Amino acid sequence: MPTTNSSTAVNRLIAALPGPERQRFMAGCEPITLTFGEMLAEPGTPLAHVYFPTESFLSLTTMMNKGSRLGVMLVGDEGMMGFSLLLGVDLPLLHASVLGPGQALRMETAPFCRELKRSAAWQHLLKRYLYVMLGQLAQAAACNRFHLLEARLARWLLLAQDRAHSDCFHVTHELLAQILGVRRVGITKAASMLQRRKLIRYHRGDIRILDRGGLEASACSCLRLDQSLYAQFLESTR
Amino acid sequence: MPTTNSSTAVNRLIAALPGPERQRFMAGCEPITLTFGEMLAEPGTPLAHVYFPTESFLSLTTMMNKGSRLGVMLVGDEGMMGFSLLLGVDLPLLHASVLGPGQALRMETAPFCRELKRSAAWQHLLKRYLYVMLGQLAQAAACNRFHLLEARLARWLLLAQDRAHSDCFHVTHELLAQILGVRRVGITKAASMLQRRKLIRYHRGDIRILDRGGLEASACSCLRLDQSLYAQFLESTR
DNA sequence: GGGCGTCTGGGCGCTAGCGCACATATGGCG
DNA sequence: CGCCATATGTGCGCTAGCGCCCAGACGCCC
Repeated sequence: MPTTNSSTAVNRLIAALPGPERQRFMAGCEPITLTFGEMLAEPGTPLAHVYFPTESFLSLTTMMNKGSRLGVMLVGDEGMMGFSLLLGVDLPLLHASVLGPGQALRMETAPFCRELKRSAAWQHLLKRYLYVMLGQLAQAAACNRFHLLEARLARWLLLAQDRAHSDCFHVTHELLAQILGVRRVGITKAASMLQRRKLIRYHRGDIRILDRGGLEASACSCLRLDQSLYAQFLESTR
Repeated sequence: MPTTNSSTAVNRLIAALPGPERQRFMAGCEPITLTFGEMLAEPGTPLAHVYFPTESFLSLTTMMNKGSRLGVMLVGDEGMMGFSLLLGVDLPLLHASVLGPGQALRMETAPFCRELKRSAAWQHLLKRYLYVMLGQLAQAAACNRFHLLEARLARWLLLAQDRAHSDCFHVTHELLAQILGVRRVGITKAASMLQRRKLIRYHRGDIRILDRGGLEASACSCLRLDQSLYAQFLESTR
């Protein structure tokens, strides 16, 4: 029983559009309910839709030939899936799968590209979004290289909490291991530690954040950097 | 005494422009000689120029608050520095410093943005470039996470060789350590190994590639992926 | 030709995380 | 009620890379 914090389910990118364009855009969107584990994109397969999560959130991951994965970013109501289209390519670079089930808006790629071409506001907004993604991606690369697992886990849990709009969501140790690029046992160890310190509680894949402040203290500084980058370029009024 | 492979020094992005636009663009560029170690960009400082290396090449790095660095990509005659401008932001996300000294073309940001706005060909080309950068960035994140130092070093040396247009260039173990995000001693160990196998030879910062094929065999598969991504989106005729 | 700064090599103890194998708990389902 | 797939906990030996320190080696400059 997730305690939802959000009042109405909107996507913040869409909400940042000026009124008339927002109306028109929304009219072209289709509401859809995403279920846990659903794959929305795979490299090599052309994209059929772009997705704007409202309640749901997605995990974007790379996959090495050897089969090991690495989570690259989370996409919730603050973002969108399908940014390769902003660059005129309909082939996604990353795997996208649903982590938090729930509502999203989606649009077919062709009308989306038309809208994009037509709307200067969309272009401006999504270019900034891409800029922020780039910064976060570079930051994540360094984070994976330098920071200890426990700090990275804490950071990831907070990112997920924000996107789930809830202090509890579903993700097993196994899945977390794939996302953070470590063994499952590594997650078990780090997560037990966080649980022992009463920062989180989990039970068969259901994770609940108990002490956000404490988690923030355990998380690496990358969290702050990500947040401030987003705030600077996507929440300013200009 | 570098044995140069390139006939004439051009930048491949610029070369990909259609004739008339290329002429006009080149006219707005200023040739400049870059010297080793020069800083061309730092996050927080607005960009004054965009750079198109011809003979020279640059290293783009992130810096963590703690001071540890991580090289994110190399930019030579196949690319440009300043892609944040493609997204309408004049604040660079990465540190850019000159690794291979030599000629480059540069243009002030304002005229560059004007050219960009004016030329559909430039837009198309640079969007694809950015797409490839994104893919390589995600790949690099995974590479840093999973691959052993020796393989990563071999890969980096090959990337540098391509951009230096020469089988020998200058970079000390210390600098390599910063770029690959490890201790200097780690580089010494990995490099000695490569030298012992007669793949490279180095002496006080001067590195010479002796056996490119052997290095390729030691390098991780990311090298291939990077190359094929670039080839697919920036060397095709469409 | 003496001195110093830069570059490379090596040793030593330590830790995070790996790979593998196994043990337990738990919820759902027949 | 019993079974089983799923989820979590543990143990053990191992390795890559860390942090620290020092030693040699080379080149350049005075």
